[in-house]
Amino acid sequence: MATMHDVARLAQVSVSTVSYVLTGARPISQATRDRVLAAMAELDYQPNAMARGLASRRSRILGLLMPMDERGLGATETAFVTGAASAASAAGYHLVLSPVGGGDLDDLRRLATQRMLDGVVLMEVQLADERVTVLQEAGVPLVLIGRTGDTSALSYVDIDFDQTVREAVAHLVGLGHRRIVYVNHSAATLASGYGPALRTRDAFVAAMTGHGLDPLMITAEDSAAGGRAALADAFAQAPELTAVLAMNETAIFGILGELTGRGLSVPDDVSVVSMVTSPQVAELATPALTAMTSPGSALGRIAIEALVRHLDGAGNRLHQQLLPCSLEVRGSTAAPRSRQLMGADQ
Amino acid sequence: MATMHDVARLAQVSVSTVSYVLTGARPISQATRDRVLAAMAELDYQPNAMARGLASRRSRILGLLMPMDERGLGATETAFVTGAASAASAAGYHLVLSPVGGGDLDDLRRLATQRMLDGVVLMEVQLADERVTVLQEAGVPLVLIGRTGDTSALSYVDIDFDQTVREAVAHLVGLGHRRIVYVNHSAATLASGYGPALRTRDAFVAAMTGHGLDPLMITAEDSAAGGRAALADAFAQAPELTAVLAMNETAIFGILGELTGRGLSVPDDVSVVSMVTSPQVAELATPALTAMTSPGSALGRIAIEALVRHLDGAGNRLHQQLLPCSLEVRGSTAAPRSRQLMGADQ
DNA sequence: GCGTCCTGTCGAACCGCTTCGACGAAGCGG
DNA sequence: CCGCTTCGTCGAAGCGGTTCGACAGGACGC
Repeated sequence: MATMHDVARLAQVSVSTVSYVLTGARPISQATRDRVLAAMAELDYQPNAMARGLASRRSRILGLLMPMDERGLGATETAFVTGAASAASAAGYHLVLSPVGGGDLDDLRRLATQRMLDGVVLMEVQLADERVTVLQEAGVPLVLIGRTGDTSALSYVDIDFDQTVREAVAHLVGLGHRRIVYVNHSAATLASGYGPALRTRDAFVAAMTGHGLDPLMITAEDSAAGGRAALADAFAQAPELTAVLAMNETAIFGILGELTGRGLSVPDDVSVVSMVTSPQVAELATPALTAMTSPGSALGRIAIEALVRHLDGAGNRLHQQLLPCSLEVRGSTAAPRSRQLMGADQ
Repeated sequence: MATMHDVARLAQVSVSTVSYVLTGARPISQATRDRVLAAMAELDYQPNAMARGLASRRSRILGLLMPMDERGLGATETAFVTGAASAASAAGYHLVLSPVGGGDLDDLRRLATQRMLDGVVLMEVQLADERVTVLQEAGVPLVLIGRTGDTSALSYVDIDFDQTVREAVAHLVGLGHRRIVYVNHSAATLASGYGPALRTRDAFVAAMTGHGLDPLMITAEDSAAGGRAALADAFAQAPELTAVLAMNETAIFGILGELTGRGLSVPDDVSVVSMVTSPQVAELATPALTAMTSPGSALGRIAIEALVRHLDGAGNRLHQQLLPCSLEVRGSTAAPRSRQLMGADQ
C-alpha cells in the first residue's frame, strides 16, 4: 500500500505538494502536477481514508439512518436510498446506511459522537423524534426526510401530503365518487405520532370537506388481515361507499382480497387509489392500482444535496422543501356504477 | 470534544495508560483503572474513530455490500440485514450498508482500497462475480452470502437450495400431486448466472426425477405480468397440472391472479408453494401462501460472526455453511381434487 | 542477599494525511 | 533598479489515538 511519502519521493517533491495536488487547496504548477499524478498512477496510490479524516477532521462520509423494521423496505424507500447514494457519490462523499432500530439510541449517540460521520440524513422521522435531539446535541449536521412537529430549526425534505391527498381525492371526485373512505395506518401508528399518517388524515378531512363531502377515515393494521378488517369496518360505517383511498401499502392487498371476497369488482363496483406507492407495487395487484407515485429518488437526492451544500458551502441556511406525489392512473379507478344495479348483495 | 489527553491529565496518568484501560492490551491496576474511567465519565469522553482507526489500522467497520435494484428489498433481505447488524454490534463492530449498483466497480475498489472497511459481506453473489475478484485483489477479508461457481478459497453462507426444493416437492408429492410446475426467475436471470435460480432448477429436476415424476420448469419475468404469462405457459405445456412451486416472489402475485382469472381456486384446484419467502409476504396473498421460509436473520448473523472470527481470531479457516428454508404450511396447498370433477373448462 | 521475573506505568515513536507559516523566484509599477 | 505582490514549493507541527521498549519496585526461588 503506497503512501503519500512514496508518491512524493518518486515525484521528487515534498509530501505537502502531493497533498495540494490532491486537494487543490493551493496552486501547483502544471509540470509538477503532472509528475505527481504520474507517480500516483505508477504506484496505484489510494489515499488512506482514516488518515485523511483525522487530519482534515472531515470523513467525507454521510450517514443515512434508516429504521429497519421487519416489514422490509418498500420500493419507495429503496428508490430513496439509491437517489441519495448517487447524489452523495456525485458530490464526492460516501454514503453509508445505518440500520438503527428502536432501542439503540446509545448506539446512535456513539456513532454521532465518534466523528465518523460528517452529516446525517434521517429517514422515517416521527413528529417527536428523540433521534433528532440526540443528533443535534452531538452537533451533527442533519437533514430529515419527513418532519418533526417543530421544524423551525431543521432542514427537511418531505412529501407534500396535503397536495397529494388533494389530488387523489380530486381524481375520485372527478370520476363521480361521493362516498370515499380513507384507509390510514393503524391507530397505534397514529398515536405514536407518525407524521405521514397524521398529515394525510388532516389533508383528507380538508379535501373532502372542501368538496362538501363527509370524510370517513378507517385505521388498519399493516397487514393483509388488517386491510380486510378495515374494509369490513368501512362497509359497516358506509355501505354506500364507492371508492377507497389507502395510505397503507401493506393493507391494500387485504382490501383487494376482501372486495373480491364480497363479490365486488374493482374498479366497477369500488375504485381503489393507493397513496405514496411505487409503480412496482402498484403493478403487483390485479387490476394494477391507480396510485400516487412517490418522488422517492428525488427526495433522496435533494436531501443529500442540501446536506452537502451545508457542509461544503458557507451557507448556513435551512433547506425546507415539500414534493408532491404524482397521480398515475391504472386499472383500479373508474366512474362508479349506480349502486342500484348491484342488487341486494350489498 | 474531550480527547485522551484531557482524560489522562484529569486522571493524572499518561495517555498510554488511558489507552490500555480502553483496549485492555496491557494489565492496569484496579485503582488506576477506576480513576481513568471516572475521568472519562466526567468528561463524557468518546474516542475518535478516525484516530483510532489510523493508529490501529483497523476501523472496526464492516461493510455489507448490497446491490439495490429498483425492485426494493424484500422482507427476506431486510431480515438478513438486521441479523447482520445486531451480530456486528454485539461483536463491537459497526455495520455500514453500501448500496453498490452494477456499474460502480471502481467505486467498490476505492472503498476497499481506502482501508476504511475491516471486512466485507457481499450479498446477492453471482456465479461469476467481478466484485469478488475486486475485493480479493484489494485484500479485504470477505464473506459471501450465496456462492460463486468456484468456492474453493471463499467463505460463504448460503441457503441450502437442494434441501429446500426437495422438502417443498416432498410436501406436494405427499399431498398427492403428480404434475408440479416450477416457476423460476426469468431466462435472462438464469443466463446471467444467478446462483439461486440455477441451483433450484437443478434441485427441482433431481427431486422430481427422484419421485419418478417429470420436472417441468417455466421461467417468468419478475413482475405480476410475468407470473401471468408463466402460468399460461405452464397450462399450455401441462394442462393437467395441480401444483405450482414458485421461486419468483414477484411473479407469484400474477400467478395467483391468473389462476383466479381462469376460475381455478387455490388450493382446491391448484396448490401453490412459494420458495424462499418471508412470512410477511406469504400472508399478503389470499389465501396465505404455504412457503419455504428463508432463514434470513440467521444468515446475516452467521456471515458476520464468521467474518469477525476471521478478523479477531488467529483462525484463518474458511467458513462454508448451508442453511435450508423451513416449510410453513398455510392455506395455499391441499390435496389435489380429481381433475374430472372440474368439467370441461380445462 | 542477590539475580530474576512479573506488574503496572510512562515516554516517545509512529499511523498517513492536512495545513500553516516561511521563503526563493518571478513579475511589475514607478 | 528597487521594493512589493503573487506563485509555487517546502518543512514541520499537528490530528487523536496505539503500541513498543524501558523501567521502577515488589515477589520469589534458592
